[in-house]
Amino acid sequence: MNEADVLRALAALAQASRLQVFRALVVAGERGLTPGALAEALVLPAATLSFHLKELAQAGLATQQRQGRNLIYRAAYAQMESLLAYLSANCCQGQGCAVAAPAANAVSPSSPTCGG
Amino acid sequence: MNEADVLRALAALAQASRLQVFRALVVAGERGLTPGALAEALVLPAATLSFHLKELAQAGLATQQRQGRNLIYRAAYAQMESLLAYLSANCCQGQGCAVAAPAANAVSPSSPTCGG
DNA sequence: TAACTTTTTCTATGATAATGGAATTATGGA
DNA sequence: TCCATAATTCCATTATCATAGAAAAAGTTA
Repeated sequence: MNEADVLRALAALAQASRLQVFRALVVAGERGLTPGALAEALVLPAATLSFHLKELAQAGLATQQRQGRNLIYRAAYAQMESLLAYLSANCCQGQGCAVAAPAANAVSPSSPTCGG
Repeated sequence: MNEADVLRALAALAQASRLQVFRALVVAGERGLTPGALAEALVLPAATLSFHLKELAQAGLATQQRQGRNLIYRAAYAQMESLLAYLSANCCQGQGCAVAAPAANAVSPSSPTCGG
């Protein structure tokens, strides 16, 4: 995960409705949720919700799968984990960060891992 | 850290210049950096940098301290750790998240910690 | 007080994001 | 094919954010 991906993911989560949508998807887990269910649960107009789901999907934080007439959206846990790994490795050094950086595999070579 | 705080912090980091500024502050560690040093390092006009530093400070991710003619900005590690803890606890459940949630102390009672 | 440095605030301008009604696309069933 | 359902895309509108020059504020030194 490079810096551009990180920015996209952060921007996707930095919006009230989208953070709620993402959390709902996380809670739903494997089975996922349809836009209809999300719209009802979060009381959002279909067009607005669709806009936010697209943002999450483009940021790699949600996946889409058609199932008959419905679409199933699911949280992309791997992407979220990558985001947390990046932030832990690059934005939480110098002081002992409570959240361990798990083998910063996707970190660019020039990234400032610690330095303090 | 409540949801509003999380949104503020995410929004603060979801911008290229600000993420760079924050990372530079993390690297600088305890000694911190002056706006002048940051402006030179990141090649940003003073007014633009000042705007971004204010955003970071308002999000609780940076602190400001005057030292004579200069201001010293430092990364607020605790706030960053809180953010990571919140995201780990609330947005990474269901699947075993690689980044452990360290005793979700600041998580609201109604938050959907897992749910599967 | 005056000159100088550092940084912020003011302000205007342009750019990007969010909202939601209406139209459109995709699917399933009669 | 025709109708109903599910969801997206289109589009206009509004709101928020980013940029950076110029002016102001805060501090130092003489």
